[in-house]
Amino acid sequence: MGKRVSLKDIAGKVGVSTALVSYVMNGLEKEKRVGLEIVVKIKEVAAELNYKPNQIARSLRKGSTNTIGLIVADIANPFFGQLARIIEDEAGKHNYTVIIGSSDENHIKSASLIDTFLDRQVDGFIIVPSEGCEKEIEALVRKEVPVVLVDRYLSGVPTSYIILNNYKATYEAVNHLVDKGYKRIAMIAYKSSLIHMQERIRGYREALIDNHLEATIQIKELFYNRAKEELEKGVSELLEGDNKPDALLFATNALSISGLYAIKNHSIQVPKEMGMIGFDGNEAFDFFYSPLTYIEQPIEVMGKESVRILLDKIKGSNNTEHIELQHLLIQRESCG
Amino acid sequence: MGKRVSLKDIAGKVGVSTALVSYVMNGLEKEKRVGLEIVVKIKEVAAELNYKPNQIARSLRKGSTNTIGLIVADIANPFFGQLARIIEDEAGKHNYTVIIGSSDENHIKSASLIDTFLDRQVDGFIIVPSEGCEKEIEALVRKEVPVVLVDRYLSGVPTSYIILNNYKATYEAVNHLVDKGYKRIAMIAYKSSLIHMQERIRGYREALIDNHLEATIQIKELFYNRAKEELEKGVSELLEGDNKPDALLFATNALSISGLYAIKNHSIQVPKEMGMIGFDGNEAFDFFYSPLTYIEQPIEVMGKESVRILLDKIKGSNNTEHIELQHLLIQRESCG
DNA sequence: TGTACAAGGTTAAACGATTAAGCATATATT
DNA sequence: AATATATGCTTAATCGTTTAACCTTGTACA
Repeated sequence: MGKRVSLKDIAGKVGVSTALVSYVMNGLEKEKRVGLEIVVKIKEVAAELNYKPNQIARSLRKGSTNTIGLIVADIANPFFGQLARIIEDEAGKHNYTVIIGSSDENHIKSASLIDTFLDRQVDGFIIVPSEGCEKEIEALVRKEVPVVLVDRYLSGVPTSYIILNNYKATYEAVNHLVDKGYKRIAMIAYKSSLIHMQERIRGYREALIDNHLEATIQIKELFYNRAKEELEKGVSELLEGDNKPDALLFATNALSISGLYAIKNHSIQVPKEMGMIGFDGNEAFDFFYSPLTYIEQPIEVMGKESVRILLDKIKGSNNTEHIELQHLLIQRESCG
Repeated sequence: MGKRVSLKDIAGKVGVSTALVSYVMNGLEKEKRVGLEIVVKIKEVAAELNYKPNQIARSLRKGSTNTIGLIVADIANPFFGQLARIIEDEAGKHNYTVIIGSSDENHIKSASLIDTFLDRQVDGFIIVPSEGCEKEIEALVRKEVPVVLVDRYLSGVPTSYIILNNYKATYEAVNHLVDKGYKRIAMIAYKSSLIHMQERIRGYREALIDNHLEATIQIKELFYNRAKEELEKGVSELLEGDNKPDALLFATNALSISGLYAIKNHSIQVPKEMGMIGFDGNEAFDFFYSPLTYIEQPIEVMGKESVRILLDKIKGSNNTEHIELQHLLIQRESCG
């Protein structure tokens, strides 16, 4: 890797100090009263040598890297892939670079990523927090590192966040199922104390209660790392149990997809025998023989706003913003 | 953002020079003959102050950042999302961080990302090259920046790369369709001079020729940025044309998915009326009413090997490796 | 004539870590 | 006793950029 052109090279060639070159390169020629001739000459030589500032050196000196750390559950998951893409584009517009890490919903991995990114002096974080990572996030807040949580937040940890109106989303989904005549609606969720999950579950519960169907509440809470297998088992249990449900509500995109596989394997008729509502859009939803009704998240807004809030913070804002976005229920054929 | 603990802080507290602290922190206490007592004391204080080395400073000094730049077509595309995830994990094992950018198959964006990443002094690149970015990649090679191309390569540009056996993959896919009795097989591809696309097309062509079906060759080459619309149109044209095909071969994952939508919209019977073979796996393939036969790429190997080759290069290897991975034809119901 | 101040530049410290070179002192070797 | 070697630590340069502080010369103004 050949040596790159530095300020010194230009300064040497023009015959001035590096300070002058730096001023010109940063557009401070007026403010710092650099002679017109010299300005021209410096620009010429810089172009000729194809000078590019070393951001590492600049970062060290300025104490900021123009980099933001993004931690998602899994970048291979299309939901987070899309989110990452939006964040990447939005950050790029403001001259920020994004480094991405996948936590696998594991707070140990999250902590390790946070450390790695801190060592690299990121200017701030956008984090999809894992269960149990309160301490790590609190530590960031204490150090006054700018942080925005997305998709979920941690109660008791004073950060900005941007989430879906999870409660309302599942509440209305259940209402929709009830309207369509379903009477024994079960929910498939993750076993998690994270608030987005708790709120989605609460929305489900309270909707059933408000419809006087509390007796039919049935929730399968699965472990993230073995969700696929547990889901197979859970669905089988539901179908063979005494309270066989006539509709399923899924709490996340990944669960919805796994659910589709399970339903397919059991050759169950949707929507006749079983109504279904999924979470987030997915091509699989469209090609399922009974296209899935689902809860749509405004992922673009979520990504863009998270960047905006973070950059505000990085620029010194002390506002703590709590944004709750509205979902959309995309109605199709999977529930009558 | 509060100030972090530096070597100087530890040195001050222990009462030694920063050099000693640096030695101890880097495990050079033996080699550099640091006194046992001091070693213990330094480690104590470092732990107490929770010292973390500033990677930016270290990078500046060492001339390497332990960062690799990954440029894919679109991180929101699950194929690239998965690839990125594998690369992230693999790089992490070797203590490297990944910064990711999406080029949208646009060489201007690619160039801009390369510049940004170079300014940040990445130690090397893993790139999914866009059409027309020969000059940029050549420039990297000339500067002796370690580069590995994945998914495609650029002929005439001497880099390491790792790709699929694209020719063989489509050749065998066509053979499979012919075996199944299809006689008018059309291909849906991107209009691109990139070799992976050319090879996929060549495999299709030559397989038809070898089966004495050259008269039936029909290829729709679509523009990347308007692929979805063009695909709708292209499929309609094919279906209404004089040489209505009885099978479709798709050249990429995204095209396959769009193709499924088109076929769905036209209510065509697969595999009776139309055989289909897609590229890469996708959940949508599974839920299409006639589960799609597809060409599978060993994406895990592709990701891991690309990291290995890159790290070898970063460590000074001068080998230029050209790896061609074997595909797998996953046979299901979409072609009889 | 002396004082201000503007114009146009340089110097050098700083960011934090690394590392070659040097300087004592103690011990071993002849 | 003189020299060599080992031990244990410090000094200071370096990476490339930024930026406060300073220096010099020329011009304006009283």
